[in-house]
Amino acid sequence: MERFGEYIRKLRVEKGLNQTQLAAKIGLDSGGLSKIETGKKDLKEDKISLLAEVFEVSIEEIKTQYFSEKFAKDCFKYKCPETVFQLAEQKVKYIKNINTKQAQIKF
Amino acid sequence: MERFGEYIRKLRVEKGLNQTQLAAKIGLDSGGLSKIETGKKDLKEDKISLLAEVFEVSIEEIKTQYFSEKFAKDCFKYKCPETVFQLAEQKVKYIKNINTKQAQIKF
DNA sequence: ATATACTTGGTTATTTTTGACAAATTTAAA
DNA sequence: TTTAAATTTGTCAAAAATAACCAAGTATAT
Repeated sequence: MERFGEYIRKLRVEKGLNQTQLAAKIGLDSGGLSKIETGKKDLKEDKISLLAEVFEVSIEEIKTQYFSEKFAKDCFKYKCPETVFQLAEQKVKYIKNINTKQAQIKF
Repeated sequence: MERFGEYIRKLRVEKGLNQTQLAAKIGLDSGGLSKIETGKKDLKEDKISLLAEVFEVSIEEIKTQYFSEKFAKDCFKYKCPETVFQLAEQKVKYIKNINTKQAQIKF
């Protein structure tokens, strides 16, 4: 199992970049990137697409890593039952469903 | 499938409270509670235990409803793959595991 | 019509995140 | 070791996101 920061660091090193170089590409300084790689700070969502470009991986892949980390941290922090993820998945389906129906009604 | 706001409203009505009454018990005004019930605003985490008391349900139950809603909303909003929840669940286990090991080392 | 409950919008306050900078630490090389 | 490069860490101000507050609006029921 790999944390988000480790994942980013792995890709960065694979690309032969140091923190200062990658940081510049995504609008951060090296200190900020360091904190992200070591899990001391969270990346802002709007950096996700930049990372996908730089690393040449899909946005979906980055999002999966990014949000799974976010959800897991919250779940751990607030000691919430792990069954929460089952329900969350159902809810997303429900929301999407509702949403497409409403979109249809508009015409 | 039930959204968090609907869940709260259902419990509130079951207890025979109006919004003003429940809002007072958890440190909100009626407008704020209305927004929560209709999904226009999110409840702050620190209200969870108060709700559990008032409604006489377990904190785990409320947390499950609360965080599944939160995660699902984020997932929908950012269009992230639903597989994110699988990974999130694994990560929580991993984090917990790491954490207990580190706790042990301290002595 | 009046009263009660609920919704909504706008404004301010508060809290949380973020980004920038600088100092300190680590790592590697000469 | 000394030097240089890379990374980590702490602090602080700016920015963004949240929440509280209040008033006006709508709906519902008596």
